[in-house]
Amino acid sequence: MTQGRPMRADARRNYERLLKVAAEAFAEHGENASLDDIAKRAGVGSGTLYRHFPTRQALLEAAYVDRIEALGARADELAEELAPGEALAEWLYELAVGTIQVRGMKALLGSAVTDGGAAALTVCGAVVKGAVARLVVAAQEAGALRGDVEPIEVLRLAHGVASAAELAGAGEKEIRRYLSLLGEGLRGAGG
Amino acid sequence: MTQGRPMRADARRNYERLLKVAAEAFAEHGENASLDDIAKRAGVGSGTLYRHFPTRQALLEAAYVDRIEALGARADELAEELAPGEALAEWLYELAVGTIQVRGMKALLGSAVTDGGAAALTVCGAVVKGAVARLVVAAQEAGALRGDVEPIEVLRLAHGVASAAELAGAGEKEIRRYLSLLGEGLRGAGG
DNA sequence: GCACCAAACGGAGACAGTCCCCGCTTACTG
DNA sequence: CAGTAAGCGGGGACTGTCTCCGTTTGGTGC
Repeated sequence: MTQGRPMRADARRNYERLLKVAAEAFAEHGENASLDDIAKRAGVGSGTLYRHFPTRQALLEAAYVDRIEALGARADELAEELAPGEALAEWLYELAVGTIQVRGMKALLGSAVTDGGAAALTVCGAVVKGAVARLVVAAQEAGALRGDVEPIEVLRLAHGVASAAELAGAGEKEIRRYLSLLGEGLRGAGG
Repeated sequence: MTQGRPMRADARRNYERLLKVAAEAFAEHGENASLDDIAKRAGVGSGTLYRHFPTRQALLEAAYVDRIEALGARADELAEELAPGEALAEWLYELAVGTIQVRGMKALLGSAVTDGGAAALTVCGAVVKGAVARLVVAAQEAGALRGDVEPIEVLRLAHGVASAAELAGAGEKEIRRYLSLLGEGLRGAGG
């Protein structure tokens, strides 16, 4: 379902270069890095960029697919190493770190957890949703997570909390703190 | 400290018009509404717009100041009517509703709760921070809120959660639900 | 090797947005 | 009613997006 004919050699070369340059550019300038500039830096015309990646979102996704898939794999790793509740917490932490520190991933993950729409069908969306679903269900079965929340809700809240941590200065300390506040809740005594 | 000489009549007229048109435009097209278009719709040149409001942020702030101040007043109202915990919860709810439903206010409030920087000095930032501080302290004294959180943290988390609710579709139901999840925490049993 | 052709390229150019600059207009003052 | 500085406005430089189409090139059959 993917290839009719394999890509022409020059096309593949340009595709790879664009991906590499794009990852750098997004990391450096955030999700709004100039696309024409990316094309220029990759030594191709802007037409070539837009042919391979019709939208900014498409490029963003392609540039970070492997990172997202690593995150998906990491979920299984953590599920084996830690107790269900811990595994979920740690994974959400690593997700949040990526969201904030890898500039450009925020927009990508944000659109991946949106309600309906085309974005829901992307690879990144599927991988992340799958990973969180596994961890959430396990945590709920272990009684470490309230049973009346959907995986996607956990994902959205974590994304929101990551944004909050970002506003706070985005150190790893802030991320941990804000996630733990979400876990324990603001209500009640505590300090 | 505000006026050396009062504004010239035509300047004031243009200022008012711009504010009115800007509020409409931001509501209609979100925070990225075209500034030149706002100028055009207000019947002034773009130079005039930029002289009165040097940055998009400045215009955004000016356009929504009264709404923000209403929110500040609402905090005191709620503090009188309800128990401290309830008052805080309800205020955060109304804040979140504004954040999401009034397009353009999200960016404004977001920058208002950022760490340091110039944005911290704005009127909107001061009003909102003041309001939440009063409610948070009262709630903590009443034992309805854990004592080890700063007002600004509550504000940031609420903003993050509002973003999460927005991703979910932004109905009032979602906002209430996500805020209550934040209040009670995700840990433990529950459904 | 070579000729063919679809696939792929690339960059000019149309369009939209931001923001500054500076010659012109106009509200206030005496 | 004249003088003047505050204020106006829109032209234009610049940056970014995205498309269109003439040109080039890699792969294939001979």
